[in-house]
Amino acid sequence: MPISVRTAGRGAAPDHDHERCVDDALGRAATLCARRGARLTDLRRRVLELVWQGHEAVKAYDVLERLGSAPGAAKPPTVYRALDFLMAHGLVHRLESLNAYVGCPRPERSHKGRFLICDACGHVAEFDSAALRAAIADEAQEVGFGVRDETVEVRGVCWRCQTAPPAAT
Amino acid sequence: MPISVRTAGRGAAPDHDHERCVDDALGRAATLCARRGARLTDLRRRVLELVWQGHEAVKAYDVLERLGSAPGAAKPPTVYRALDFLMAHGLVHRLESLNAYVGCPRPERSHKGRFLICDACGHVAEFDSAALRAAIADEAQEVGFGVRDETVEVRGVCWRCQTAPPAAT
DNA sequence: GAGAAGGATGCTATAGCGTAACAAGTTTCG
DNA sequence: CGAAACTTGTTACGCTATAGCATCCTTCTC
Repeated sequence: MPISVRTAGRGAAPDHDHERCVDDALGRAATLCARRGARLTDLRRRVLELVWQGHEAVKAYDVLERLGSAPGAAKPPTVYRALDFLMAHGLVHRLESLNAYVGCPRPERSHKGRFLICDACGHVAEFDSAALRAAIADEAQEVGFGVRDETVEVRGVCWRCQTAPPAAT
Repeated sequence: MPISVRTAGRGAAPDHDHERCVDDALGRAATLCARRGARLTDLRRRVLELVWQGHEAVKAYDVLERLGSAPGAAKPPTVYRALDFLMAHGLVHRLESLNAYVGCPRPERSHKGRFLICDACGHVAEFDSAALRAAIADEAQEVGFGVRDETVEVRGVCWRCQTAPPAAT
């Protein structure tokens, strides 16, 4: 069953205009790449759009599949290279605990991703918390650790799924 | 070149008595399993010891290799099952960002692992921070998210490597 | 101690995730 | 144009992890 390229996904609010959400993301990406002199090629744009298919984590091989299965279709390195580019520019984040990728809603400010991941509906929410940043910085400073990268992934159940579990598939 | 089963690893303090460190860990594991009625079999004990070979992350396939390469040696499922058991009892943690495993120094209290991982020497330090716990709890509460599991992995350079980079291999 | 039940391990095969290395095409810029 | 840099194509492979079934071992019950 072919899926629309742009659906908000199971975990989205019912009134969420995902079409617009994706357009915004692609627009921001274009602006940002232009400003940096980076080339948002057709392929990279398509991969970004596929990752933005919903507010859920997307696997590299899912992207690969959605790029087309015709002979001469994309191969794994193609996808991984595009994802690497997008990550380098902060347009997508990698979720280590899922081996998957998710679009970043605020790529302008470079930042580490911190995520709330719903096990029930798959919805991924990025958050930022000054307290959390401070806690990690404090801990690092205390032991003289020079921070280069952080992974903060919190899995659980989002409020929507706690009250109304998603319909069975 | 055969490696001693018990070395502290590159990132350890020079005066660290790792022999004793491992003995302690194995002892605690035995006690804890006995109390819970869990069977710390020979295989599981050996895997735990191998993971404790140093204060560094160990890959599942490294454990596999170290278990022996003779014909009839262990196969992947054997190792993964042992690791699953050890994780279920909090004796080892999985590092998502490295696809690797590390011994837990305080398995008695069930807890989420939070780690400082040195990119230079590989040393992994588990830490606990009330502020960090609170920051995550606050964020979750604010959006009605029910936390089930957390991954906090901070990569960077430990103080030892900042002042004296490890000798080249 | 016999027999049953549950747990642990052995084993084959395979799925899933990711990259090395080299070839070919494209864009940019002097 | 021609060189340099970047992007994509392609093959092959390595690493990570699990499904599913067979066998063995421990424990418990009678």
